[in-house]
Amino acid sequence: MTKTVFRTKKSAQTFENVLKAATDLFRLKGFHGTTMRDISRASGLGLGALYYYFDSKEALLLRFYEVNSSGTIAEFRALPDVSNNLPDNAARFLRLKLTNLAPYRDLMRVVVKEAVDPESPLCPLNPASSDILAANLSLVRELVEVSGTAKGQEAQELAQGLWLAEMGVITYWLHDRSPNFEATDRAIEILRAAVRLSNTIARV
Amino acid sequence: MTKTVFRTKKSAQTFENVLKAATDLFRLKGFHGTTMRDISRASGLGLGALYYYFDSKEALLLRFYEVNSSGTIAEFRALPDVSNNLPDNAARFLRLKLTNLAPYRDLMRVVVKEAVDPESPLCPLNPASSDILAANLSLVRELVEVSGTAKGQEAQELAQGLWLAEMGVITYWLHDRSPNFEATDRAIEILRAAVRLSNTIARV
DNA sequence: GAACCTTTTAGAACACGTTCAAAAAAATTA
DNA sequence: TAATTTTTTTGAACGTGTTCTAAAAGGTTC
Repeated sequence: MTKTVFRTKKSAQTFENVLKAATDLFRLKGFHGTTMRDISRASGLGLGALYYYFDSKEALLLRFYEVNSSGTIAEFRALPDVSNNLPDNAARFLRLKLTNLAPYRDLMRVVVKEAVDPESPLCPLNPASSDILAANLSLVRELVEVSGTAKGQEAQELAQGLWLAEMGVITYWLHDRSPNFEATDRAIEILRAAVRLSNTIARV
Repeated sequence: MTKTVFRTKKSAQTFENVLKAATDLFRLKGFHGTTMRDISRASGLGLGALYYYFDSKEALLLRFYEVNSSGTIAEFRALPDVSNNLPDNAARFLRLKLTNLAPYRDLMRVVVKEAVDPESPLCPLNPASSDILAANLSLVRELVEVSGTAKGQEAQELAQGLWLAEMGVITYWLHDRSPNFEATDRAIEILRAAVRLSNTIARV
C-alpha cells in the first residue's frame, strides 16, 4: 500500500506535508467533505502526485488513524498505576481510546467501514497489510499475559477475541446517540464483566 | 429512501424489472463490477430514470438483501421442529442465514459496510429508515419471548444484544478463510454457549 | 378531444477518485 | 561536466455514481 520508503530527504518531507494537509482538512471538513483536489491545493502538490505517496484517499485517512492509535497505546503504557487485572485494563484502555477518538467520530465511521471489509486493499484486519492492527493486538496480548490469565497460543486467541470485542464496542459507540455516551459506558461495563466471567470460567 | 409507492401499474413493473436486472448483474459480476450504466442497459431504462426508483446503487443492493433476508425468516418460521431453547434457536437461525447468504459473500461485504455506518442514508441499524432490521429484530425477539428467558422491555434488550452478536458473527464470517468456514462454526458455538450462559445467569 | 396536471423517462453535465503518459528534477555514473 | 538512469511531479483524461433540465407519456377534467 502506502510507499513508506523514501529515497530522498525531500521526499519524506513532502510525505509529511501531504499528510498534515489532509489531516487538517479531514478534521475541518470531514472525510467526504474533503476532495483530493482540496488536498492537492492545500499541500501544493499536483493531484496525480498525491498517488505517488498514498494509494488512495482512504490510505491517507488510515495513516491519520495510525498516528492517533499509536499515540493512545503509548499513553496507556505510560500510565502510572496499571494493575494486572485484565478486565479493568481492557475497560480502561477502551475508555482512553474512545476519549482520544471522540473528536473524530466522523472519520472513524470511514475507518470502521474499511476495517470491516476483508477485501479492502487496506483492510486493517489483515495483519499482512497493516501494522495498526499489529500494534493494537500486541498491546492487548501484553495485557492478557501480564494478567496471568493465559499464555502463549491461548493468550493470542484471547487477545484476538478481546480485540474483536473492542472493535464491536467502537462500532457501538459510533451509533451511540445517548447523552454523554452513557450507552457506550454500559457496553464497556458489560465487556468488563464478560472478560471477568471468561476469566473465572477459564480457571475452573 | 427508495420510493415504494407507485401510482401506476406500469411503474411497479418497471421497478421489478430494474431490481431483477440489478440483482442478476450483481450476482454475475459483483457489486463493484456492475455499473449503473450496465443496469440501465440491461433493464432498458435510462440512466437517470434509475434514480427515480432507487436513491442509489447501494439502495438497489439493500433491496436484494431485504428479499433474501425475509426469505430466510419465512424459511425459519416454517421449520417443523423449532424448540423453545433460545441458544439452539439462535445458533440455528444464524446457520440458516449464513447458508442462504453463502453465494453472495461479495455482496454482503457491501451490505455490512453500509450497516456499520450510522450516517449512511440507508443505514439498516436505524430502525426508522429500514424494515429489514425490524423484521430481523422481531424474529429474534419472538425467539427470546418463546424461550421464556425474558419478557417485555427486557426481551427487547436481549433481542437487540443478540442481533448485534449475530451481526458480529456475520462480519466474522466475511473474514473467515478457513476451509468449510470451520472458524465461523466455532464462533456460532461460542455464541450458543454465551447465550446459554447469560440465560443461566439471568435465572440466578 | 383539448387543456391541464402529474408521473415517468432520457441523456447531457457534473464532481469525484483514480490512472496515465510524459515532462521535470535529482541522483548516479562516466 | 556530460550522459544516463531514477525519482518525482504534472495535469489532462477516464470511468464512475449522481444530479439536473427538459421533454415525453399518462391520467384527469371539462
